[in-house]
Amino acid sequence: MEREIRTRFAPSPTGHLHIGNARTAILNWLFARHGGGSFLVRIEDTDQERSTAASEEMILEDLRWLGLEWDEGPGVEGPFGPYRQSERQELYARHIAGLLENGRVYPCYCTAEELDLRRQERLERGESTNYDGRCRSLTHEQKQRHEREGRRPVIRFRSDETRDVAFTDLVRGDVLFPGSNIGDFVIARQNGIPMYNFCCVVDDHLMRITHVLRGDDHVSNTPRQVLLYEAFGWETPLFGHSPMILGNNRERLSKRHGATSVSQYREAGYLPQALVNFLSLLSWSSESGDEILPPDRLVSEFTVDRLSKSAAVFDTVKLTWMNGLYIRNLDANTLGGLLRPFLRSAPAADLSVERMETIARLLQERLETLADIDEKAAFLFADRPRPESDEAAAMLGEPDAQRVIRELLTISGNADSWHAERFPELMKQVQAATGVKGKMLWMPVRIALTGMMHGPDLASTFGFLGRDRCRLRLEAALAGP
RNA sequence: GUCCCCAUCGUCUAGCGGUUAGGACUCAGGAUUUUCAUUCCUGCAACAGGGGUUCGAUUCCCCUUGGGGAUGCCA
Repeated sequence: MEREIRTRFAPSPTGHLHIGNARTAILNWLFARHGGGSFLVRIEDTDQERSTAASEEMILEDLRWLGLEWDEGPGVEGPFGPYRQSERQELYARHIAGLLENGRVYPCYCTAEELDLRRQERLERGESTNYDGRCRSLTHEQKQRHEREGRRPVIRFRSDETRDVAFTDLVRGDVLFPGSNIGDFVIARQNGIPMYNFCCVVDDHLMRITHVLRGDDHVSNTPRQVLLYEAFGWETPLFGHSPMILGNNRERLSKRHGATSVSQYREAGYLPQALVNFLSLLSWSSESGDEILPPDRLVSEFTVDRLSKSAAVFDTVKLTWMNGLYIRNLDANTLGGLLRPFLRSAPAADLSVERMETIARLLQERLETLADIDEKAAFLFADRPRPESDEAAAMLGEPDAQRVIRELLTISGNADSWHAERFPELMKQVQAATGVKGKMLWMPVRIALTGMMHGPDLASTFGFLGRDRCRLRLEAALAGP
């Protein structure tokens, strides 16, 4: 019988939401939405040293920003909560007790130092680095002695070296791990708090997770988890391991490769839809062959069987291109609103909804990120844009250029309208009066008005600047440098 | 060391025994445009190597090489 699909994203709150983890979240979200199931978020904060509430909030905020709303999780209580592992300790304790009782796990009193030493020796002898099993069959008396010495045990899983573990992976097919390689892994620390592999199994089962989609780096954890499911007598969920995201040197994406957290991209002016679209295309492709896929298309077209098995390099150049495309596809009003917080250099008067919309329309097709706006729009607000180069200054100094500007100043002096639509007509009159045309007609005006030889549509710029600013700039250009 | 996995243009990818190996980004050239940008067109560029299997391998199998991951009282 088909169960309702339930997936989860289980971040550990030890920093920002990493790009790689965001992709995992997207995969789980897409899979659940595609199948009409539920997407949950579970906070894996069993590492007390590193977990912080602040980073939990940052991660949740980034997920919300990406548009990955969850059906159960922090802030959205459901029937299988709590959704924070630190709040589920009694649950874990109960399950460990059960395993302790039937001997599937045992206390191990070896200290980290002893373990380290012995592992080193075994490595040098060319032996397996697994736990050597010293505490496997301690007598009651031996345990007592250790306790009296003040040792606190960790809890280890008793695994069978002779039993290989197999599971079927949704993306890589049948995977087999030799039992000799699994070893007696730790399921609970000295302080009693259970570890990832254990909590993950208990929670996924109790939360009725049907599909576990996660990064490649978890494949070798999977056999341990499968063993745990077996020990509990539980059915395993289906596992699917997506390939890693690599940096340009083909190593696992890390800080060394520049921006690696979702928040950094948000701050750099990337659109969530573009980021989600781009990340979805890493190790996955739509059967349609299309690449520009807004969230709704991603949801309807996503299937795990189109996930590839090989890792993908995170290419910010293509991401940036895609972001520019999404920016160009925005309507000017929306874009204006998104742009406002990035526009540091503009006077307050130009930040109104109407003005922002105009600015957006003016510069929309030359923005790759929202953050580009500050630099691209700067010329609009400068008191008197200086010519950007000697070449521009020289051109402005040409006799014809001066005539053009003087004529425009004269003609526009009586102009009643300073709207962009009036501009072409004004320029036609200037051309008629001066006999100058082509580049020598337009370029001086462009340089006078913007200081630049390249820029957005002149008529619109003229309209945006308005009477006072235009006249000021034209007069300045006449006066010379 | 041991175990697992991966391998098509520089990058992201399509391909699921027979294709002129397709698309996207980047780059180069061109068209449009008063400039630039946008948009459109064209071009450069790939099956890691070696063995098999097969009438036929990019595709299936093995080995080599290269790369990634795991090997934690992190997740």
